[in-house]
Amino acid sequence: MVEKQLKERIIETALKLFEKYGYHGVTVDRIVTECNTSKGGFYHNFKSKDELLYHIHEVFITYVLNKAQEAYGKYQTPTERLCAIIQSFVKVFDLYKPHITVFYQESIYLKPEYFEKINEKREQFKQVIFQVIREGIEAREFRSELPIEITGMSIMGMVNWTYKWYKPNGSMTIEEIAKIFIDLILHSLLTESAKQKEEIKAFFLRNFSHS
Amino acid sequence: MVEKQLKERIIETALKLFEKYGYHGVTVDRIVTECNTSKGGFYHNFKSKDELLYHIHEVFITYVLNKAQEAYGKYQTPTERLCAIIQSFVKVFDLYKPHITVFYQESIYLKPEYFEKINEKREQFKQVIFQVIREGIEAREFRSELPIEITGMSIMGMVNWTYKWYKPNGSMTIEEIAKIFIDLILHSLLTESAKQKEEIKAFFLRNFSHS
DNA sequence: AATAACAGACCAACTAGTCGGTCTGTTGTC
DNA sequence: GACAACAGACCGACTAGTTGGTCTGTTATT
Repeated sequence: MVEKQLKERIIETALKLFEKYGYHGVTVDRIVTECNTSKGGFYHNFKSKDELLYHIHEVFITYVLNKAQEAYGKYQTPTERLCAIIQSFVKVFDLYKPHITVFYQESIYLKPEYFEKINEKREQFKQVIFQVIREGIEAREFRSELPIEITGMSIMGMVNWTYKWYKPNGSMTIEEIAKIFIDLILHSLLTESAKQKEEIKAFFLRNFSHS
Repeated sequence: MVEKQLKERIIETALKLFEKYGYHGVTVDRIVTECNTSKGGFYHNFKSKDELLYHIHEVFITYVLNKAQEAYGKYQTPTERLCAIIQSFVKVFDLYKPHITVFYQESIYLKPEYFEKINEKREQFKQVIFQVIREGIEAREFRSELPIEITGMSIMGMVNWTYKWYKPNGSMTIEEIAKIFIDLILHSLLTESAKQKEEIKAFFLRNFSHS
C-alpha cells in the first residue's frame, strides 16, 4: 500500500475544515499545518485556494451528474427513473457529505470563470429532473396539474436540505432516509390511476412495504 | 417624513450586499461607502461586523417564530395548522428574502454566543413543525408510518430551499408557490381516510381548486 | 545530474476596528 | 433672547493583525 498522496490529503483536510468553519473560516496556513505539510506543498499542488475550492465543486457535481444520467438510462418509466435518481443522489451523502456542504455553502465564492463551469453542470442536473417530471406527466403517471419547475425545485430542496441535518452514523441509514423521501415524493406526484396500475403498485411495494 | 435612520440604511445595504457576495465577500468599507456613511457611522451603531450579522439573524428568526406560533394558535386541526404555518413562512420570502439568504448561508460565521441565541429560536421553530406532525398522526389525519423528524425536515427543506431559486417579480407569486407546496405536502402526508373526510376535503378544495 | 516534490521564511495587500476630532442640536443660565 | 455647556451622531486617517501567495533553498527520485 502506497502512502496517500499529498494532494489527496490536502483535499480531505480542507473538506473537513471547510465543512465545519466555512471557506473563509479556514486559512491556507491552517490547512497545511493540519495535514503536516507546508505552503510549498500546497502551492505545488494547487494554483490557489480558489482552485482548491473549484476542485471540490468539480469532483462532486461531475459525480452526481453522471450518477443521475446513469440512473435515467437504466430505467424506462418516469416513476422508476425518478426514484432511481433520488436514491442515487441521496446515497451520495455517505460518500460526499463534506463536498455537498461546501458545494451548497461556498459556491458564491468561486471566481466567475470557475463558477460558470460548475453552474453549467448544475443546470444539466436540474434539467434531468425536470425532464423526468415532464415525461411523468406526459405518461399520465404524475399529476398533470403540477408545474414542472416548482415541483422539481421542491424535490431538490427536500433532498438537498439533507446536508443541513444528516449525521452519518445517526439512528437512520441513508438508505432508509432515501426510502422515506421517495415515499413522500411518490405520494405527492402520482395520479390516482398510476397508484392503481399494477406495475407501479408492484414497484412501490417492492420498495416500501411498511407493515 | 423623517430621513431614514442611518442604522436602518446600514442594515439594508449590508443585506443587499451580503445576499449577493456573502458575508466575507463584503467589507465594512464597502458597506459604509455604498450607503454614504463612514467607519465612524458604522461603529457608532454596531459594536462590530459580527453584531450586524447577529442583528440580521435575530430580526428574521424572531419574526418567523412568532408567525409560526401565531398560525398554530389560530387553528385547531393539524392539517389546517400545518398549512397555515407553511403559508405564513413562505410569504416571508417577499418580505425577508435577503435576511433568509443570510440566515441560511452565513450562520456558521456567527460568534458562539450569538450562534447559541439564534439556534435556540431555530430549534423552537423546528419543534413547532414536529409538534404539528405528531398531532396530525395522533389525530389520524397524517399517515402513521411517517417518521416525524424526517418528514419535518423534508418539509422544511422543500420550503427553505426556495431561497436558492425564488425571484420576487418572477412569473409566479409567492402565494401561488405556497399553494403548490401545500398541495404536495398534503398529498404526501394525509391518510386516505383523511382525504375523504368532509371538512378536510372542503378545506382542500377551498385552497386548491385546480379545474 | 536533472527534475519533481516539498519546506518555510518572507512579502504585499487587505481588513476590522480605533481614536481624536467636528458638527449639529438641545438644555440650562443669566 | 443670547450664550455657554454639553451630548450624541458621525467622520476618516491610521493601525495592528491577518492572509493568500511567492521565492529561494533543500530533499527525494529516476
